[in-house]
Amino acid sequence: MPKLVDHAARRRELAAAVWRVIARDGVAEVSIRAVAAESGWSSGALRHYFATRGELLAFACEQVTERATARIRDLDPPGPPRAQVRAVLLEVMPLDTERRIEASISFAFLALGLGDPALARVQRQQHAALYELCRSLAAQLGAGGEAVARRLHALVDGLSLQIMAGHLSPEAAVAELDAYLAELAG
Amino acid sequence: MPKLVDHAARRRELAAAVWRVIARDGVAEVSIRAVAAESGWSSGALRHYFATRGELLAFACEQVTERATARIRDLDPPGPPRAQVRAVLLEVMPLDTERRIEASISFAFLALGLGDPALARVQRQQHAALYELCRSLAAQLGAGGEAVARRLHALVDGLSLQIMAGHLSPEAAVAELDAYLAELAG
DNA sequence: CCGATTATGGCACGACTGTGTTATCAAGGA
DNA sequence: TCCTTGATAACACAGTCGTGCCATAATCGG
Repeated sequence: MPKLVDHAARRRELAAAVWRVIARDGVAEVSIRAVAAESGWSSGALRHYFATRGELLAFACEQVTERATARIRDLDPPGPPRAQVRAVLLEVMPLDTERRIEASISFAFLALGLGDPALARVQRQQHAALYELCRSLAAQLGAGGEAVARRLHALVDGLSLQIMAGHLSPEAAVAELDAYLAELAG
Repeated sequence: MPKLVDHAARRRELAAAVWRVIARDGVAEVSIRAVAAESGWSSGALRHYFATRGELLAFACEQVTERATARIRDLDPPGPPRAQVRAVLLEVMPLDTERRIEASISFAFLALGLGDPALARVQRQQHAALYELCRSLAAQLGAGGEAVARRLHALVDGLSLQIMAGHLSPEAAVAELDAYLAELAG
């Protein structure tokens, strides 16, 4: 038997290189060669794990969702329900550098997905996952059913968008979120 | 004097070609040659009105904001204040094909702006314009000051984002908006 | 009619792209 | 030790990209 490589792990490693390129140079600069250089492998080696550039991009986008959901699953915030909900939502929004990079990747894929049905599918899954989270959080709050979940989802998405657009500071976004949660409680 | 061309009009004409390319093929397909072919001019002619590709993109993005604000300025919806506010907001959200194209262009530029400071500036202006609109609408409603404006802005952005992501139908988004406006009135 | 000036089209350059193909390398079973 | 087989690197290929350059066409004051 020749040298054996953990394909799944290698694919994740290459996806991480894609993220770094996007975070540093923007999504327009993502090419096979750029990712190869960033990862330290050759472009030929890349082709062993991803047949095309589109496949590489789609996997990198899926990984963003997967990592975020795993992070939230492992999260076990203390305190009363409202504080727990707040903690989880803060974990989703682009408030610090790491999550900002994640969000910029998501937005980049949204733009790409507008012209590429395969990427659009991945993008829809990402949004569905966030909605599911909002739904479970709304249930945790006790107050209201799907109406609250939808409102919360739209609010979180809107605030995230405005942070990324440079229109809202992270602090202001958190204040907005707190105001809404306070209304829900009152 | 040689043949004189209205530069501003020609630039607007070329920007419209950029929009068509984005709407049809996605933002990744925007190139000097593609826009030249779409507009019917040669790439050399394009260079007379835009020195670089970035300049062309920035102008095309600015034009989106300009057209939208002009459309809203000329709008004079009938009925009570709440219906007027509703009509204006419906004009902003990507509910039909035309506005969907506008929104996809805006999102594309948001993604591009994440890696290009010049485009980021244009993007911020766009968001500021929408916020100003929300502020004036909130004042028109009489109820509440900047807090309502910020909430409304976040909600409209979030709903628009979810429509574009394919997660929300236009009808559902309108229902969400109506629910919020009803809460404001009650 | 002429020349000054602007608009325009066409082309060449170098760099970059995605995608194949091919050769080399490494590692473990026979 | 050899040989099979997967992993990897290197390269070739045909395109496309942005951009600068130059010749030509069009136009109007003189």
